[in-house]
Amino acid sequence: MSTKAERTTAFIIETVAPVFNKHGYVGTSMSDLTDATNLTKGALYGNFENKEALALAAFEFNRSLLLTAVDEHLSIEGKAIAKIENLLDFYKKYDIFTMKMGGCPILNVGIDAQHNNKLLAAAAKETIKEIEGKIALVFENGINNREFKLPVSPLQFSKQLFTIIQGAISMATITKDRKYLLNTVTYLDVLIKRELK
Amino acid sequence: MSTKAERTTAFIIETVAPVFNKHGYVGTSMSDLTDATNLTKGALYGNFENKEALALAAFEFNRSLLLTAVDEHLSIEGKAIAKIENLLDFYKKYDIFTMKMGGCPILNVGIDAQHNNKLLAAAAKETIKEIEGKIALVFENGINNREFKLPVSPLQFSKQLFTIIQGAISMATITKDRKYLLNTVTYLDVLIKRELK
DNA sequence: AACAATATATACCATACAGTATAGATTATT
DNA sequence: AATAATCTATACTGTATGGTATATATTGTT
Repeated sequence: MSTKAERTTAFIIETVAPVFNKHGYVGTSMSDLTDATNLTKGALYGNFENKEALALAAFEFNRSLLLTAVDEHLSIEGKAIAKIENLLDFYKKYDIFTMKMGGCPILNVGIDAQHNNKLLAAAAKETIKEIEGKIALVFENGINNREFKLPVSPLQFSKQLFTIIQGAISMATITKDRKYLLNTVTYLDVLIKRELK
Repeated sequence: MSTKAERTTAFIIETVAPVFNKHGYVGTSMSDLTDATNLTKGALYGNFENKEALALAAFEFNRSLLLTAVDEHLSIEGKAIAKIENLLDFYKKYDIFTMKMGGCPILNVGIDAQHNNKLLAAAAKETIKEIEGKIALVFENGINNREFKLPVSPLQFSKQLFTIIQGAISMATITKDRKYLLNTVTYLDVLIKRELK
């Protein structure tokens, strides 16, 4: 069983994660975090070395939620195409999924940390690679099982796919209009079925 | 001829624009700006009411550079398809174009200002609308001139197109890998020719 | 060239910032 | 239940923040 201290550490991370994700690394102050957690600086600095460590733990938390969801949607029983379609369904409602964490962590942290925090920027980049890899693996299995052929390598196809998804997320985020997600990911459905032969 | 004061105001804006674009609204301090301009706070506050006014002028400057470039690439002589292809060529090298302004202003400001500055967030959103409108107009002319037909409305097609472009920009920015721009926009070339009938 | 108008530099303000030292409270272990 | 270990609250640093008042320098106009 987890100790009290471990539980407060976990509580801090999950409480602080959406705050950092919304307002960014520099945009989040330690007093924002004491407000959100109803804890004092003593508590926060007792559990984390500094603001950066907190921000990293916060991103790690959101990243893990996201990767778990991606894994879940890709690991349903069935053919590769069904798995991909299931993932696309997830991304059609991605705004709802990311609401509790304050938006897409890859996009928010990836852009926000660009010139403000190297570790966070690297973490966002790494997360993209992980997701691309997961998707590529599904395509690879589809090819090996003679389900379809691809016009390019599985990883390249995965990158193109995820780029379009990330475009939909970006546009939906900036314009606050979820139609971008719905329309573009729906178009991806059509596009993929056309490309897979 | 422009007065000295007008020229300093212009100098401040163009000097300050990339700083704001890189580090964001909260991430940029007034002393960052005095450092960049080699001017004092007196000079900055003499020409602008406050930090927000400076940030808005800075975004307006970058936005104008971008919209002008888009206009230029869409207004070459020839058919609608040629204009669109010309725009895609521009976006293939978009990272080079946006280097002097410190990255894509729509993406950077749109994400950074999300929860930190309503005016900036609204300005980014508006800029997307403007570009979508410009592209849609070209498609509309193409249809009216019997060049092609579209599977959806010109504005909807324009939105889908720009969403994919913005995805390429996002990915290239976050991963610092320009291949995303090149590959995805090249794919768009193929895609468009296939959709236009 | 002299003067009024404007623009910039300097010095300063109150406040907010990340971080720390330490005292007090809460756990966990015996 | 007593005690050692750990965690949290309080009070405090020094520094950086956005913004301002005012003196000084630079313009533009006659």
